[in-house]
Amino acid sequence: MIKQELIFRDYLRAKGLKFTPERRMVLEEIFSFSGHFDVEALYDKLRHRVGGLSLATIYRTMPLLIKAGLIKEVMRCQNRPQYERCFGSPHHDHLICIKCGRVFEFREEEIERLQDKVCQRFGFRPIEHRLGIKGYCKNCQIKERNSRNV
Amino acid sequence: MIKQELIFRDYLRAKGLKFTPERRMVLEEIFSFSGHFDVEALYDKLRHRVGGLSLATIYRTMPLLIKAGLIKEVMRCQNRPQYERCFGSPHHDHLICIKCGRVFEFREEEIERLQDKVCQRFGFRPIEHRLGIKGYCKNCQIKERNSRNV
DNA sequence: TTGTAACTGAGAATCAATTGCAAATAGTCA
DNA sequence: TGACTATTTGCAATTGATTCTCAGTTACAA
Repeated sequence: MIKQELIFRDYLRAKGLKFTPERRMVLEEIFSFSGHFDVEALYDKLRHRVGGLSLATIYRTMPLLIKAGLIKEVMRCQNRPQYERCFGSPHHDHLICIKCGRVFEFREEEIERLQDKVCQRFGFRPIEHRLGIKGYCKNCQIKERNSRNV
Repeated sequence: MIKQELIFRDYLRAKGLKFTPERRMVLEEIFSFSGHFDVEALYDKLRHRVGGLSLATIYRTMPLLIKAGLIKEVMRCQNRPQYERCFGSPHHDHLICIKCGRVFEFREEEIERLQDKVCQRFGFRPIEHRLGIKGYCKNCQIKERNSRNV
């Protein structure tokens, strides 16, 4: 069995919950590609499958996957939460282009370390953190010059 | 005239917009205290004033204040955006306690510097960034031990 | 002072997300 | 294996935040 499925099943069993075909579909879809996604994108992909599933079910499945440690919310674009798998890929932060919407991932060990230092200073026990930098990507910087009227 | 009002008036004039009593009320309220706030809190404080104002007006005023550089959205709590003044106080990041909701501010120059370095690496021109660390504050760490069933 | 484009409040509309409910079902236990 | 039961599901209704519409009001430039 695929590892993420095992993790999910274990999580559900431990909570007295069930591993249903719908939950499997959501899990499979998420792990069939890498990168970010939101609820709407998932629904678009899954609704037309044989025995598609409802939006409510996806909404109900997301927190389970998060608690199982398989996905996490990483940021918001146009006011919708974006998720990504956290199983298998190390933590990283994001550069988000305001213009084209592209997302670049990076990991800077030194920043991670400094964050821990800050937490220590406050006696704070960190659970998760999120760093997002918004701005203009390389490709968009030229076009952007003409429309700086915000 | 108070500085923030001057800034707001200048911004509005430059855009061909008007400085109304309602906008002044919102601005004054925001600058009457420090710390974070959300739309609902503002509305609660302003609705009962003489000639109180509507929720719609507050919603319409927020983006103007943001574009004028007077406030910024800093994070979300229970799915509501939280704002803070950015005029007068330097940029900082946040530690957010999952348990009690308290917010601690910090500024770590080295993290700021490293972010710029990352941006350079990507040829990315940063406009704003947001770093939030969620976890348990000093005071909550003891209570939290008994309820780690998430 | 006047003209006009911008503004306001109120309520309707929208949009994502949540919930109630009745029917279906996974998974346990006999 | 089969029955039982708490959990799930889809659907539709609901919620809660935010935005929009519109008719009356107003700031402010000329």
